[in-house]
Amino acid sequence: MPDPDLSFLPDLLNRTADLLRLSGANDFKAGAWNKAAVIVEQEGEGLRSRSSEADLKELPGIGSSLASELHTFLTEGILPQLIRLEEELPDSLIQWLDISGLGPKRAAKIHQKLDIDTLEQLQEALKDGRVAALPGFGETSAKKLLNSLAWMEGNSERCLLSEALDMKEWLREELEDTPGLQRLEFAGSLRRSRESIGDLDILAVTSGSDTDLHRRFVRLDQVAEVLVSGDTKSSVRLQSGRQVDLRTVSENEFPAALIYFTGSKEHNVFLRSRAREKGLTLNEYGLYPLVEGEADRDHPLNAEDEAAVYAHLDLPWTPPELRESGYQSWIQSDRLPVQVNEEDLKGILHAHSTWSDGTHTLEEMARACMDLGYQYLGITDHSQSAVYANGLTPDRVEAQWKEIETLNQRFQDEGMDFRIFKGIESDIKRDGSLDYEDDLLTGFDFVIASLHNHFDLEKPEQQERVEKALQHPATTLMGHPTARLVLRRPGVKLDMDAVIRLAARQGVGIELNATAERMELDWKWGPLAREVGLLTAVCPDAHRIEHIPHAGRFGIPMARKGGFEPDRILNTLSATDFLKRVTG
DNA sequence: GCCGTTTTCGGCCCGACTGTTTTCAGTCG
Repeated sequence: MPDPDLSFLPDLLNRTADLLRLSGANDFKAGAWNKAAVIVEQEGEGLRSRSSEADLKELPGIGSSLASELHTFLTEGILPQLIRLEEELPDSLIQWLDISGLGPKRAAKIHQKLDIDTLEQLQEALKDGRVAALPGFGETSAKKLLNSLAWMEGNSERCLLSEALDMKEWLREELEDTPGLQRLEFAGSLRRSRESIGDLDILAVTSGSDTDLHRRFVRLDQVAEVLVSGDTKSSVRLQSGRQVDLRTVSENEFPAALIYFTGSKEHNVFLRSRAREKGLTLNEYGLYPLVEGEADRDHPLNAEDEAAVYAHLDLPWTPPELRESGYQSWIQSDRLPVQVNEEDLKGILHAHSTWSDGTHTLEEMARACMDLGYQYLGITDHSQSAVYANGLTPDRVEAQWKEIETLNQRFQDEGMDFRIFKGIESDIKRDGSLDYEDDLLTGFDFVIASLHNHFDLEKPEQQERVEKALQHPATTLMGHPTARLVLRRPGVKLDMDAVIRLAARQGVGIELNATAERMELDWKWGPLAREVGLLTAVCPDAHRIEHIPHAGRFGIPMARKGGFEPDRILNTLSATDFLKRVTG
């Protein structure tokens, strides 16, 4: 195997770390493997150029053992350590680590003492008292674990960003009039605008005792179970299955706490090590000088907001969306992207009308865009192959163009500075061709090429298909590139690295599809996209007027997360400039 | 497993909460 697929390597390294923990290894040893996963992810395809163990060892965090493992992976496609562990430990045991409240130490203990390794056996042993009888366990522990198991079976572990945002609004309404409440912020992956959210994290400051807020929180209507109930920290599971954590801190602790609870974990590790380099130590309560290796708690550094904390570390304030692994080089080199805002969007691209599978007429869609202050609507109904979606035959394309011209004339007569552009969401056919003859395709102002079928093609065939579509002269944008559905369906097999490079060379954009289930191009490709200058457009993929605001609500955070500056986003252009850009 | 103008051994980011314990280990974020 000369060229093993690097996209699986981080997962394999993390899996090795899990298995190491289960086998009782020192947690720092396992942690080194997790760190290696992050490093490998950042290196991307560049890892291949490190052809010797010595080259690999140059990476900070990679020592001789990991260099040897990685070298074996690059040449033979295997991680010897992982193979050893897999022989030693049963596969099913790893699932135990997903059980909330059961970590690697106690999982290993149960496994060894009771000689069981499946979820079913564990459930059995929890019910019949064998686990409770183990030293270090008890009735309460067994009951809690049983609850966690039951919850796991009944609920998805994560939800879409859209659901989390709804929950956030509800929780804010329920809590914001608590007497004495001064500040209430949502942190965690929600603040970082991840496409899926596990737990919700709330951080609050109150003027007096924190007790009232915590009491009120654990007694909310929708609370199904109280997991933790203390004076500064409480944690509940809602009926929806979602876990919500509430922490209270004092006013001057708030900035460091907000950073801490916003994460990501990797970003926090990065900040802490940065603090160490400066002779400081950072925790969730503040930034302190290190005196003889100990935090000097009596003399916290003054920091009135997050920016001040970053400034003490000689770093620019980092937008929450960028606090993920993979962005450290931007943060350190002071190359943080200009943050795009909702107001930067001048037009709406990628929307459907009753001409295909949309709910509202073309005029209704256009007027809704107008009401929201946009200058143009690039309508993109489905193409003819999408029969299920009432795709447009060539005749109907021409008929739609006539309606567009009529409407544009009407808007002009009404004195409205607004126009509709003739677009199409063309299926990419199995052989990579677009869905109309070239003559017709050239009549559109712009074309979005999207995958809507043949999701299970093998990688080489899918790759060829997509590359052919990208190279068609009519293609302006590629739509939802992998056709993934968040939490439901993995994307098609594609070498995205190559797709992004090709698109950038061709001057073709890849859209940021702001449907909460799609949310791609995935933000993880942000660094590469920026390096090669990939263009994009923030698109609502609207099928009714209520979807149009998704461009701002989900699309803008996604664009920020991918580090797309306004000048790489096509629909920040004015109507005139957009038309010039896509037709010229 | 990694790393080192304090260190080649002994740290590694750190604190709240819980349950099972009589002083602390495990889990979580």
